[in-house]
Amino acid sequence: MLINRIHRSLLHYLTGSSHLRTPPREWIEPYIDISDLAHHSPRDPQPSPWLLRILSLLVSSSTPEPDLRSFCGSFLIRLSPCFVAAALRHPSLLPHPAAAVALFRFAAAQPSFVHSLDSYISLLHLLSSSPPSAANARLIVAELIERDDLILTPAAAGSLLRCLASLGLVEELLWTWRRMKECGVEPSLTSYNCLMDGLVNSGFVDSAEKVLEVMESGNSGDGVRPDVISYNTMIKGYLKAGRNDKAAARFREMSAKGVDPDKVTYMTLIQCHYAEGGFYDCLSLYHEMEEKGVEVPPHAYSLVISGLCKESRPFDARMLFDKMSERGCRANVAIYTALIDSFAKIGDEEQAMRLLQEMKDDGFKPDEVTYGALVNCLSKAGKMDKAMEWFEFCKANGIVVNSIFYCSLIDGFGKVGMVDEAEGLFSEMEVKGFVPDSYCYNALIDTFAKAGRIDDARSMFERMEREGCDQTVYTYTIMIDGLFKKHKNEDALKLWCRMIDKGITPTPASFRVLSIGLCLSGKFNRAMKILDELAPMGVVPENAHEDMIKVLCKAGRIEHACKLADEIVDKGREIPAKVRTMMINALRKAGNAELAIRLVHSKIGIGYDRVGSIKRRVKFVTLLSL
DNA sequence: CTAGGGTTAG
Repeated sequence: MLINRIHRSLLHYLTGSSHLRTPPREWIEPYIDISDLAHHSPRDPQPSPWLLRILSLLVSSSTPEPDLRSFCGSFLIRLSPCFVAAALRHPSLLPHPAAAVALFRFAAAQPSFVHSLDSYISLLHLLSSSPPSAANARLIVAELIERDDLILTPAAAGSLLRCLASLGLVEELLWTWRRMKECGVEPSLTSYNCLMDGLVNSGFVDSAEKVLEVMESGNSGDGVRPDVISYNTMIKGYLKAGRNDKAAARFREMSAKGVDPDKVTYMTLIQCHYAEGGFYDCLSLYHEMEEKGVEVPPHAYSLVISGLCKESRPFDARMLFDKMSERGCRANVAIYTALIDSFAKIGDEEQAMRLLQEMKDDGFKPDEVTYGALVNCLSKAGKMDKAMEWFEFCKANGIVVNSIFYCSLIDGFGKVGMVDEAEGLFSEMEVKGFVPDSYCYNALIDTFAKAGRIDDARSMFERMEREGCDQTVYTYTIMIDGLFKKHKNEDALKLWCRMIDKGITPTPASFRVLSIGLCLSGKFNRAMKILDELAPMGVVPENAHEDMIKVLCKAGRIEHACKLADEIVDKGREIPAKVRTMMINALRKAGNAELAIRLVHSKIGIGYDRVGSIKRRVKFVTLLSL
């Protein structure tokens, strides 16, 4: 509306049909530099900045075409191809790509208007930058491809390759490549790199590899040999495809070929290792950068410090942080938060608090993530008074608390057995309008279950389902554990089956809870059967047998432990010697040294008896009659 | 108007 008023007034002024000699300043000032008006006429064939600015306002308004039509009509001008190309080249004048498309379309609809190559390229540039819009770009390129009268120049071809590569429009990229040849444009090193990037971005890693091989073989034209960017692009591609070994091989190979890895090479690798939890690899790559004198980008510090924090090595992280600061690299809220979280997680409240103060002194405002981390760690440590103090501090000081705070606190109160407080916080959260997510439900259900209030746990579980809140493997694990503790074995087993039926993949932890529950109720055959069913689902609990035997021994059910051990050996699931060691360790740990020693000095598990004429392994159950 | 990498809490 405002735009319409401004432009109507401007049109009147500019076309001389207004009684106003000059437009009121407040109409125009926010949009254009008034001093421009004095020096330009709207009939000027060269697009002046203010004319472009008005045009951009028009095309970004809600009804661009009629506005544009009246604008052009009032000026008695026709948009010329060079004017449109110039307008499209000014991204600051066209902040919305949709507006650029509108102008492009409007111009094309003018009688006898033909877009220049520059217009296509400028528009594609806009569509490939933030936020990229591959679908729109594809339509524009399709029109470009139809235009066989357009001749690609080296600069235009290069620009086109870059847009198409970053948009991942591979077919269009290959068309450009062919068209370049037709127009006699020799691909440069940059062209090759763009081609590789385009292939990599759309998942054609093998094709990118072939391009790189052509470059290496020297069949790619004069002086075109892979450089550090070629290798970086290839490495990015391998990592994207999960082929980390090939990435590592290229990384080693490039140095051998005289191409030194640079900061982007290292960043690409560090980023990938970070995402996969390979924090040790991040650190060694960082050290390599130091040794080789490669410039360390601020983000590399961020990732390596965060990695050390996640590895529970806050002191090492702190040392690197100091080094970073010495080098003049400014920290940020995320790094401070990671450090505070890490110190708080290892229980070093003093260091955490010191960093919080340093952070403020450094000019950073701790945010809800920072305080959220603090509240979580204090809750995990059972320091509920302090956790609540910080929580109240946030509420009083304009820090937006969220369901994560509530979840941490509910979990903390639950762990120290303060069920009423946990329940109270859950209701407070709801009253304040937060919709509890699965984390919050899990925390409260766990609280109830641990306190033996299984019916309350169950009703929350059902409410969760009713309200469509995502029930995860954690939810089921908590419930199954709680049900076994109340000896509701059948219900627990039913819940396990329901979880499987819902397509929720069990975790080793969830099977641990189930198997322990089943074993303690004497149903280890059932546990073994379920264990067998896990493998096809891709779940392999590492120490399942050991866990089961351990828990049976601990509960003093030696007979059952022996039966289970025999079962495992009879079915050939473990090497007998290993099961023997498991039994010995389990008995020892359960404080039953006497039986453990007896087992050590016997032939049980590894020796054989002759019963009748059949040779039979000495059963673990014979341990009980020794 | 031609290339490559980017974070913190349950």
